[in-house]
Amino acid sequence: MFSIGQMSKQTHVKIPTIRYYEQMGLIAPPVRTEGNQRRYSQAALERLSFIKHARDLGLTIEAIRDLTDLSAHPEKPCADAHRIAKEHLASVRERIAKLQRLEVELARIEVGCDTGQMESCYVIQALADHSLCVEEH
Amino acid sequence: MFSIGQMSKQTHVKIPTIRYYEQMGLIAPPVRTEGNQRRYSQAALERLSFIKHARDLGLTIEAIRDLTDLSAHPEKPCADAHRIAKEHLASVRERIAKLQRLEVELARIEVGCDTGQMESCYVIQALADHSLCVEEH
DNA sequence: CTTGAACCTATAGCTACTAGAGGGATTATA
DNA sequence: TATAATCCCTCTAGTAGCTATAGGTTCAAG
Repeated sequence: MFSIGQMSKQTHVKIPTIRYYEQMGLIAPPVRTEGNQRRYSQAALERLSFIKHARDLGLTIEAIRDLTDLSAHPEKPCADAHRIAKEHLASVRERIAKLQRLEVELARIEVGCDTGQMESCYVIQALADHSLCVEEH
Repeated sequence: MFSIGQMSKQTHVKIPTIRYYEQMGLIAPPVRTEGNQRRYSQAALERLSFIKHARDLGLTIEAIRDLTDLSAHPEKPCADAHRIAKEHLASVRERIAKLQRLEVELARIEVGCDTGQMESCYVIQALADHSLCVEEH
């Protein structure tokens, strides 16, 4: 059995975050000692690792809940898990594309200014005037 | 003079958001009609456009506050504005790099699964087992 | 003058945590 | 066995940047 601190060290999930996940129903309430402290099983540790990993990959709590619900039914087809991963991949790609457009814009703004006075600063002008933008955002 | 609704339409900033910006001290409290409704000047409209544009580019409220404070002093050198833009560009590039690492991982996970049963679903396995990852995240 | 759209304030909710207060439990050492 | 150090408990509130709702007031067109 692991204390919450041991769980935290092994998974790199902070203690208040573990309690938060319990509150959110992502992990089951563990057994308690006589003194009311949480004690976790190996299975709980693995589940928390799963959650940590999925969060690192940017999945929402909601998506993770769906995935863990799915994995509780090994006999079901995994099309849903497939779909969740696919949707997430699409959203990641969208974010990348959006950020890359911003990068172009910011690089242009930043380079355009050669450290004169505020009065003529291109950074300020470019931010004030959307029409100076090369692309839409 | 513009009503808050007209401001909203022209800048595509939602009405509650405009009020929120006022609360946060990003825009000055405008004059009011006898009936207590907000009336904005042309200058206020331009300032809101600036804010909208900067937000679209992903700058934080804090950074925008810094920039607008700077632009209120046209005689100062614009090095600070330059620095804010530069820092933001660096953080955008970092986010892009991070998302691209995730993209690789997710694409691999998603392709690895060919819609069998949950029991052997690679999506679930990959999320459960960090050691299956190609790179760190 | 009436009516309907637009406006007002205040409060609560969203995501995914994080921090702090004030106190109790566990464990290692003397 | 006593004590100190560390760990853990609950509860509340705060973070960013809004968005939504409720319940009421004002404005502008016809």
